[in-house]
Amino acid sequence: MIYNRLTSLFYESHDTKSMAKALLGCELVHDSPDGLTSGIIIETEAYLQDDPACHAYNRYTPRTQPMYGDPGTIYVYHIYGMYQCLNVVSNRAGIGEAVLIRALKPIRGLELMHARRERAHSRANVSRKKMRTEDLCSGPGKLVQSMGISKALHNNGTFTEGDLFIIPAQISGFEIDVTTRIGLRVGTELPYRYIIREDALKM
DNA sequence: CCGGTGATGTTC
DNA sequence: AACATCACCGGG
Repeated sequence: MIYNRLTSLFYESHDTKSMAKALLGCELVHDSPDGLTSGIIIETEAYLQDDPACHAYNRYTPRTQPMYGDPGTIYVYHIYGMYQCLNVVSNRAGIGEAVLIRALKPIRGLELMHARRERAHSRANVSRKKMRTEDLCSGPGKLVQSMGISKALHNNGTFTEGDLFIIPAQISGFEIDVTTRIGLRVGTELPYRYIIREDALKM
């Protein structure tokens, strides 16, 4: 299998909002020692330097440092004690902006995704329930678990090299819904959330 | 709806 | 050395 991963040209040639849109339909791939998993990116959010909801808003700290790196840098952060979220760093080095990957349509390695999610559940002492394939990556914390992504492994790495990368759009011709972002207390009025309209996914 | 959970940043 | 704050998830 040959992968034509997106190169630094892609990450350099979009501003943050256009990158959030351009990533829709692309396929996120993790070629891990346990096996390969992938999914089509169906929901993203943009976080800009002048945006109060952005981790890098008026801050340059150890956590946010990767956001100031080159476009295509991987930013993974811890949230709510038990989850992690995956971001694609955007804009040029020195500007702290990124795109949050919020949901995928699972494509490859479905069994491995199920296994990883079950392992996460038993660790969290959550009762075993039948897990539907379409729910494996239906949130930013869940997709990180299913894909085997972690802060320890990936934070401050890059999508342009290594085992975690993105390949160009696998679907096209879809409509994009734009809404305000989810789960925020500030910046709630900004229309920086992008979702592939659902009918495009029934293939 | 609502609580678990712990890293991170901010303030003292 | 506290304290407050979360770009979430699952159960009810």
